[in-house]
Amino acid sequence: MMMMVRKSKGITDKHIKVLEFVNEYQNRFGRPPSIREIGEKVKISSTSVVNYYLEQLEKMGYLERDNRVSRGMRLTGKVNQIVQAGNMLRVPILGPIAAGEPLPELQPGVSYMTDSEAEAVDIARSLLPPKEKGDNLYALEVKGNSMIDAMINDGDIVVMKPATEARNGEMVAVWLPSDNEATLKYFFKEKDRYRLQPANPTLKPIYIKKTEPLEIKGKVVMVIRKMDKPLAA
DNA sequence: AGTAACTACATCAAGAGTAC
DNA sequence: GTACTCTTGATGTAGTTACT
Repeated sequence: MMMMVRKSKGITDKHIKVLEFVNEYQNRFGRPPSIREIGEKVKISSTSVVNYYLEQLEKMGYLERDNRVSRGMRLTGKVNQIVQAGNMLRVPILGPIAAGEPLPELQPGVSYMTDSEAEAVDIARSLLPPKEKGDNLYALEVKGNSMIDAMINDGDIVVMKPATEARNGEMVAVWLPSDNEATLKYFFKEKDRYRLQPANPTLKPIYIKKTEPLEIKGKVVMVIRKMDKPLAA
């Protein structure tokens, strides 16, 4: 059985939905929604309960209200901490990717969603490829400088989409059993071999015969670069 | 048992819009 | 302007559910 969190302090799912809807409506129509519109959207059938939530949100400081004024409500700056989540995708960081260490294993069917701040990155959906729904994305933190050939440095976060195959030109995370190494490369299928092309043009590609083992673990959707250190030479 | 968190339903007043 | 209608917000009451 599922049940709501019943702490009288603090914000619940419903509060967040109300805030998200007010924000969305405001952006779309240039004015706040009515209480009934909120109720309809948030699946609350009673205007009094919507009002009840709005009162709580006002007390918590997410909302300002003009009494007795139709649609008299404004979101406060405090809302940004919460409501942006609607346009943001929380991607869990499953672990490190480093040469010589196996990639963290994905568990099929397990939701990757997490509440932990420390182990996830928030990505604006607008930055993702348009068709990407982002359902199964995960992130890996690059350890060491072994990915320099993919123009990725220590501490960068790579956002991955699970995949076992890739099309030419896609950047993939591959596990090379023969070298016992994980690496990020552009993937090309050639006549009887795979070409793993480093992003850095001064480096030579790796060729893998099609008979040799090669495990594609995922496609790189996005790289988040940390700028807190100078670029390695 | 007591209470918070509802749902459902009802009622009222203020404004806005529309018709005459 | 006056009358009527509709929307909206505010308020109240009764009953339900689930947690403490």
